[in-house]
Amino acid sequence: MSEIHDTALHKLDGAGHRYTQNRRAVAAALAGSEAPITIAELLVAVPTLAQSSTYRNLVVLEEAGVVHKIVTSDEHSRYELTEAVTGTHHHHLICTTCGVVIDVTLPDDVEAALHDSLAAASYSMRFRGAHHRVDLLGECENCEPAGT
Amino acid sequence: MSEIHDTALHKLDGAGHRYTQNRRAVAAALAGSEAPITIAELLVAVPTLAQSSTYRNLVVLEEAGVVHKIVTSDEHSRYELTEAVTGTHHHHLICTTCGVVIDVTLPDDVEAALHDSLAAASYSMRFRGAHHRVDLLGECENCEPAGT
DNA sequence: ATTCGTGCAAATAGTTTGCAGCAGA
DNA sequence: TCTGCTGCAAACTATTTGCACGAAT
Repeated sequence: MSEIHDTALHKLDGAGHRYTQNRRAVAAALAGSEAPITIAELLVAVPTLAQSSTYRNLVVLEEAGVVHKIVTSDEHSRYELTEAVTGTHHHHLICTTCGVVIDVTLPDDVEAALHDSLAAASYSMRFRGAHHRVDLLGECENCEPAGT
Repeated sequence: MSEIHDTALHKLDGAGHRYTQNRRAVAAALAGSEAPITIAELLVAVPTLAQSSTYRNLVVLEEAGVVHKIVTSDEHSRYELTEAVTGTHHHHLICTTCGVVIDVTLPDDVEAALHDSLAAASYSMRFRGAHHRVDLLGECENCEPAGT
């Protein structure tokens, strides 16, 4: 956990920003959640946060590479710590009914094949700095009818 | 093109909706665009469309499985015809700067490996009816500095 | 001390909705 | 003809912003 704060501090500092109490609280809340959460959830989890400051801080944290914004279908955006901060690479299962997001990890060989193919595709389209995003969309356990 | 209208009509009819002039115009505009477009672009492409009706029609068309809504980062959502209508399977290159979306196709073996792995992952997480979404995020040709 | 961050409240922007009239099967 | 679709304008809601105060270095 302290590693997370160290990394966050370093990244924010490099971007010319301060690592304030609010920003620490946001990072801690994201680290403590096993899935990406919405701003509304964040405000509930850390009631001392002001809404506007949280929006602003998430922008700063995202630009500094500390948090990652996930836009699923509509509703609210969700946030999680970046891979650079957590040291993990994963993808998401997204429930198309309730919007919940669950982290998943793919086998290494699939990741590798995917990475290579996407790199080739992005190169041919002259995209630069491309990274991939893989999501699974479906209906989660809680949203499907009980008797099914 | 008439196949698209036939399929759309069939799907809408099956969902208990009419295939009106406006809905035809939307489908035609999406079919005529080589990349997913925003509602704002759609309204420019078909100036006779009213904004509110277009929003409503896109909801109907999406529920009927005719169009697919793409939520990229923030800004506007984008729309395209579904694979069931166009008969193609593809993914997207998304420019993180200007938001433009470009269609890409992956090699069959990569698709297959990806599909299998994601199916296994979704099964283990008790997700149902899951399908995958693979995006490449980067900066497109037009957005990168000219001299680079 | 000085600059950046904070919080309140007001503003903005994309999307949704109520309602009366028109079009489609 | 009868129900669903349309378009206008008003309503909503997530997010952004102005400004004066408080906190961090």
